[in-house]
Amino acid sequence: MERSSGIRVRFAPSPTGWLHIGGARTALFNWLFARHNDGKFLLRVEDTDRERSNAEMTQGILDSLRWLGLDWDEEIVYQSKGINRHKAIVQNLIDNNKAYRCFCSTDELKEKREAAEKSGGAYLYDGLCRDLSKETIAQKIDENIPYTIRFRMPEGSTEFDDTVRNNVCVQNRELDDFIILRSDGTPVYQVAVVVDDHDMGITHVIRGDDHLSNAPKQIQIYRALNWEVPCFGHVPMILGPDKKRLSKRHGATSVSQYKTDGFLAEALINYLALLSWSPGDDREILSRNELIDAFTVERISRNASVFDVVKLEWMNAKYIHSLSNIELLEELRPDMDAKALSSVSDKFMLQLISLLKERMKRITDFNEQSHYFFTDPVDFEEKAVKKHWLKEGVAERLSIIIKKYESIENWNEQALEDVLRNLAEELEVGAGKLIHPVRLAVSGLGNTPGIFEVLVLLGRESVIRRLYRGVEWIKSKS
RNA sequence: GGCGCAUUCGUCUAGUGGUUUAGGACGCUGGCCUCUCACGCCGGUAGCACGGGUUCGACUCCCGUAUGCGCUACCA
Repeated sequence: MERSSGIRVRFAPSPTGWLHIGGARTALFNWLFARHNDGKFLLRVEDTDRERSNAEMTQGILDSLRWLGLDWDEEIVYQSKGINRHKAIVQNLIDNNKAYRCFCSTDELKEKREAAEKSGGAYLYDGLCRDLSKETIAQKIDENIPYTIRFRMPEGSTEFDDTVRNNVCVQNRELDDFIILRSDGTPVYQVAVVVDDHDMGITHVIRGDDHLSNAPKQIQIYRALNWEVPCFGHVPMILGPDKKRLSKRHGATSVSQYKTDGFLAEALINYLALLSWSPGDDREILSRNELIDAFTVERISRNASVFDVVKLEWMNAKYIHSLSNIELLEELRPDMDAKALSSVSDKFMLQLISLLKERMKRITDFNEQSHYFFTDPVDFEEKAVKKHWLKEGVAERLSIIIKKYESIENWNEQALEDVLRNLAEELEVGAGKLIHPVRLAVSGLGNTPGIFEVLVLLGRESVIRRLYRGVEWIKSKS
């Protein structure tokens, strides 16, 4: 059943923070691409920045990926474990004259850069150490002068066909003889990615736009090594409402935050898929399988997109509404335990869910909208009090309905509604004149699900008790 | 500053030279439903950044301008 197309992609987060929305979308595109083509979706943790990386972050990223259902193939590759291999490749580059030692000090370079900037020009390495003689090199090494290794950038230009955008072409001059090995002997990102992608057999590099200008440099490394260059596809950034690259400044940006904020993984996936990509028809709600089915890199757009929480919320609501009551109960459970509501029966919860489901946009809405089902209201919404309680004859009408409800035989929706409407007719008032005060009394709120459904679920005892309290409250104010 | 990338309703997008009075969705909004809210349904609102070309014809092709974003580290 499982077959492979030879297509291999990867997601390569660096564990310097939590998985953020942008990273998740990149991961998703890679995942969809792999699954659509029967390829492999690999994971590589780029943990070579030891100062900023830590295992906890790695774990968090993995958890988020799992939560989103972006399952990966094969073993996770940890970039830090490949350092020796990366060093060996750098050595290889030196041996083949594709790279050279540079003895310029950080300070010297800094000065030159600042000078260049001051005179308005762009700074590029001046090539001072590009062609040192063997003797001088040996001598400097002898003198223990620290050095870095620079890539010997060939002349000409580098052109490549990005799968997402048009052809990209840059002058190699702009690429500079960039450093590939630091003076402390550690390889730099550019070589690590190339070596790892090559070793992992990556065929397509799908990553964020911010790497676009890295691509030509990396292509040059591939060529210097005589390695096959993978296909590149650079996906546009996700922006905040101010059109700036999405960051913490814009509020929640981590996937885990969206989880705790009550979003469903399926909804997030669906929404993220529609940022800079579309199936080409008018579908907006697409299941995971429909996404896999429809996904092609060619349909990724070149435009950055603004992350719109409001639309995500709308989509999340759609997904919540499409859940069965039992499924929704499972989603609610973690929160319930936290609120020590686990003693409530599932049967009751299921009934409550069917009342509240249509009104939920986020999982977290449930707690906010259901509290009066667990405890009598103590506060009453001011606006509703003004509108429905502090009016002529309300207490009297409530008292009558209490009597009626106390003597009702079958405590069900139909009976409760009939009694109330009949009473309204008798009193020659609109049914609302009874319904709203009752609602306020039992819930403390101006808005709730259908009142008769609420009354049934609440039960006779609780309803009568709350109605009496309501009447007392009103009388105490007049 | 240099280099690169981009530019369709407020937002996400469809559109690949004539089928378009530019379609859908979110939002906003009018109405229906109705015990309130929500859901649902019906309707409305609003857009091809600008200027030149190319062409019988341009949202679609080319060139400028503007704007935005990204990169420009011994970070990844």
